[in-house]
Amino acid sequence: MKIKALNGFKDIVPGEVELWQKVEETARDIFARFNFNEIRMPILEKTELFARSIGEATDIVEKEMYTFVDKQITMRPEATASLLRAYIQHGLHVQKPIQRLFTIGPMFRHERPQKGRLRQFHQMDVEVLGTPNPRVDAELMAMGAMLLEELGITVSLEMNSLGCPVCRPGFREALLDFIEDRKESLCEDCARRSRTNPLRVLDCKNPTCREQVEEAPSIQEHLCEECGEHFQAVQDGLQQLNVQYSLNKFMVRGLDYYSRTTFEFITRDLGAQAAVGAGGRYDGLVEKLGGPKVPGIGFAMGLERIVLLLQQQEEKAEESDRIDIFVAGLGEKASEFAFPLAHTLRRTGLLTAMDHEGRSLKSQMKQANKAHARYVLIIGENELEQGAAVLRNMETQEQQEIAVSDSLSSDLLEILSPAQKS
RNA sequence: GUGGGUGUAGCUCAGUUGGUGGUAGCACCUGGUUGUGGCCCAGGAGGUCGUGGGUUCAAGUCCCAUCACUCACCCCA
Repeated sequence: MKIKALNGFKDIVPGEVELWQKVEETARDIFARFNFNEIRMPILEKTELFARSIGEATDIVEKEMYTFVDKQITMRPEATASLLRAYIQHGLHVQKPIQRLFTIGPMFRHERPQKGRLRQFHQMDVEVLGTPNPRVDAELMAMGAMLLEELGITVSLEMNSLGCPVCRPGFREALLDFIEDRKESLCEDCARRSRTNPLRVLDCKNPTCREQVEEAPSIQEHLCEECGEHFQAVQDGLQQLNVQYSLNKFMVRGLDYYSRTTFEFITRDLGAQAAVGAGGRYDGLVEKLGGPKVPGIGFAMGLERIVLLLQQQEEKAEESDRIDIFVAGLGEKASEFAFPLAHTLRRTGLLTAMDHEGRSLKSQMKQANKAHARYVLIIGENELEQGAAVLRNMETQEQQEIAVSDSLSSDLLEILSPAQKS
């Protein structure tokens, strides 16, 4: 019986992994430009960490987590909680009043897989801890937009404010009143949501619900003075940075910890999975997890979704399997000589390949061609006797005799020096 | 957790009213060139037809079950 990967788990094989590398490299570059530092956390955490941060009543915690029940340990379903745990544990707030951190890695949620949604998926996650400054909100969104733009992905940025513990209860009341009035015309899901998480009614996809909800009270009009000013300042910042965005009063988030600014980078090209990236502010969360009273904001982007978009755009990453030299030994004696020679070449930093199967020269040339080798070093019995080998430039088809002995000739190294790579 | 679609070679797929699994494409190997790549030509290898049952003289094909994949709902990155 064949063993296959688990449902919702995927291998990233050669040919596909290049695109991932490109995305990760671009992300690291952008994050560095914005003065972010990398942090890496373990994948397993105490279950309690996620229950307390994401929220006991959320779908993620209620039914989507991979948990070792007997040990009360869970594979992280998102990065923010782990990152904050590490931040608190290591007293990073003492080392620097404002921390700008990012991490890239796998997350786990036991959902039914579909397009753009897997059980093990990968996120890049960015967090700024220690400042409530609305400029940082704008800066983060600008960074996300810059990253996607640099990758050649077109998205729209939508944002909203969810208010704070001062003003949200008032809005909640107003919304519940509104829902109560239209109870009859809302869908079953919304009836349930109105009890568990009324804000979610706002982003129901059911067309009739949408119509009804058009007239719902807007959180943006229920913000307290401070939240209102903050919201305005974020928008001013976005305009200063020339970031295109639109306000979406219906956008709410599925995690409990968000406050004030929330935003999503949205695409129309991934079917049901519209969000390529999303995040927001969580000013009370660090304290809730037992840390200092510091505000924070962050966002996560889904690597799978970005890669899917790039694949759809056929923006294939450049072939990165070009090698410097293929060492072709003809016959057992020559191969025996070539074996350590290839090793020496690798020591000097050259991308070197050779065949161990004793195949014909023709076959080895084919292999070299497929590997996009710049040069082939042909070592036959004849050459061996004279301490020489033939070096063929695969592009120009020029060949020259080159002296090889136990130590490599300087000629060879000069020709092959990595600096010469075009 | 709920619905729909699809399962044939490593990949993309043909397969007629049930009658021996495909000169199919890509990829792979060998040869055409006794020691020289790409193009071309010839040959080769590669399959429990997702799995288990049933109908039948005979099942890739019809029936039932099951599993997997996939899309959508829910939810989310």
